[in-house]
Amino acid sequence: MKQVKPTILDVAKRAQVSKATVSRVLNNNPKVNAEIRRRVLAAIDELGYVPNAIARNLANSTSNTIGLILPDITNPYFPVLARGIEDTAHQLGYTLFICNTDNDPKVEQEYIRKMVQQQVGGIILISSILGEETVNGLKGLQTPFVLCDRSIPDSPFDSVTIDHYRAAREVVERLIAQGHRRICHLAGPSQVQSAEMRKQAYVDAMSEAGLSPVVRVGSYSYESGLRLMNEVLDEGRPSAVFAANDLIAFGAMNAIHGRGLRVPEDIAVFGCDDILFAQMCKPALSTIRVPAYQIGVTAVRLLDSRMKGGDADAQHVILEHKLIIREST
Amino acid sequence: MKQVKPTILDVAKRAQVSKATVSRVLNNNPKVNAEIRRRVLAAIDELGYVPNAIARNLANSTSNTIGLILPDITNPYFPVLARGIEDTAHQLGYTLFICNTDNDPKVEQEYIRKMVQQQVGGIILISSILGEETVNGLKGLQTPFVLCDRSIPDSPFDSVTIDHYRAAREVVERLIAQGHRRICHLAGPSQVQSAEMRKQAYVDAMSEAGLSPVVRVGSYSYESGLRLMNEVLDEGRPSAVFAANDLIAFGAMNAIHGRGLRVPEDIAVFGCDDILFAQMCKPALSTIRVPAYQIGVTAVRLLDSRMKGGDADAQHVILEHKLIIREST
DNA sequence: ATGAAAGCGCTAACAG
DNA sequence: CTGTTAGCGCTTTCAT
Repeated sequence: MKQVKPTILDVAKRAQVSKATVSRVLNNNPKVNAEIRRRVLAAIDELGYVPNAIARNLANSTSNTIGLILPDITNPYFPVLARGIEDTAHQLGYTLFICNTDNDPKVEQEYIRKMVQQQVGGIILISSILGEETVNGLKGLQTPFVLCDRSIPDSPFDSVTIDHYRAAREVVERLIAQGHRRICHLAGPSQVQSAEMRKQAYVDAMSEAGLSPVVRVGSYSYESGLRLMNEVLDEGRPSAVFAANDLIAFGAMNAIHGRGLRVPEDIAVFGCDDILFAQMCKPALSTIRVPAYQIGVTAVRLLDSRMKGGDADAQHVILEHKLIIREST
Repeated sequence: MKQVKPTILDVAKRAQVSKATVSRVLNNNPKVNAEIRRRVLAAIDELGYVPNAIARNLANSTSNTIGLILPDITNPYFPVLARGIEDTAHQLGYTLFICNTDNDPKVEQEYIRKMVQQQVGGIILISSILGEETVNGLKGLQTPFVLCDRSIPDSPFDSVTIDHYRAAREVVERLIAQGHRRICHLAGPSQVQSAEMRKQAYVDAMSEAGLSPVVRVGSYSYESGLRLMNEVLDEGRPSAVFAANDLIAFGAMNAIHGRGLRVPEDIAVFGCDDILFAQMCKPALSTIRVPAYQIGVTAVRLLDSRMKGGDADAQHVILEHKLIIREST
């Protein structure tokens, strides 16, 4: 015989007052008699009453939830970002929904819809591969969006990223300045904006230096790095490799080691993201530090002001990255 | 001039029918005239109407959400687990809330409350450090819980874990069988059940073999492993170390390398969890494979049947672990 | 097969 | 200061 959760009415009866009064003490409305308030509080306690947040939201048509849609929480770059989002969201009173898309546009669309149905107050969309038109079409949903790691210039949505292009260029230029000539690039998925920008930066920097670019496209994974690097090594031996993210870089390093070659003596390796393991592995990985946590914090703040009614033009925040030089170069 | 989201009433008007009818087509009620259905669908489409899931839940007092409360998504063990949960939850039609407690009991309690307020249909609680009484007190909330990585024998809640004790024992016994005599243990937080069981297993196995246990307690982190291992090395040189998780193991390996010692020649290192990097690092880490993804899947399934009204006794599922031997031992 | 009306739990005027 | 009442958006009898 499963008993049901007590409602505000149960509390009201027990405290011999009206629902309105209970609602008032719940919302800390100052104009309630101390004695009454005490009675209500007692009743709440005795009944183990917990207010129903969704009924509340329904009643005053607000929402205290935020949706986070990201590619894959299993990719070590995202947990830190997600943590920045979660911490800030809770701090501002929101509860966070989360879902993984595996960079599948179909799934993304489905989850966006699901979040909207859940009446989230706003959505943080990471590394979407949805086309610009599609994303801009989201405007019709009447739900604020914030894009992370991606920006769409004339879009109605706020965004937070680093300057992927410049960061990547700095890496390649540094490698070139250090004397490297045969530098190859192991790129991420071409539908992902950050991957595409890194690749473009690499190509541009190489071309401008009169060097010929060698790029292999794969996914943002360890396996991809392993496979791509082996392919590269089958055809020659670069003196340096710039991987589109740290996972790829680890794969590359292991492929290199697998051939009996050393990092950085034989081949230098540069990654991107600065995930936890970049500093733990041997040799420690040189990489681009992306302020993932801060991106998360910023995204929520943007969303929050948008939800509070900010009707200003879309903001495109660009956070600072930093080259971290360790043992692999 | 911000327009508001269309409601079921807007759709009804536009399709010249009643709310009830719209509701019916929304719920695929078969007895609606094909022509009418088409009109309604058209109206929905034209208005870009998205049904309000929480109003719906309120109306039939159900919930399509699940809450996940875990220590820290930033710890590489959890994303895989979370992914198992997320995938399964969505598959079963639930949307997932998530929050991090950093193993702080206060925060845990607060988040549990928050989830209950959000009317989640159930909660998956990971590695809680709440006392047994406290956890059992949760029963009063009328919300089903599933515990992961922890079980409370006579608790009213379901649980999914591996046999932490036995797994750890197997490791220690193996090390002993290999001839190691001076084996130390770098433990996790003593309030965390899994950490405590691993420690106990280590102590028992050592004692039974007539060896004296040496344990250092810290947190489940890389830094902790680094620090603890250095302390150990300051006082002598074990021939093997059993770390309570892989992160600690990495810290230990780096501390060992820092002293110019080699793994496994000078000191063997054994971890636990088998996170992604265990196989990527040099030397690759020997560890206990914990079926994290599967734990997540199972947890959601248990919760689902509990939410569907299962009134059976609490189930305590124990999944299989496996020793993975790589280069570090 | 469709509509009218009540109600889910809560808040917010509006009275008193 | 407190109670009454009318919704919020949707589902679900109960009629028709």
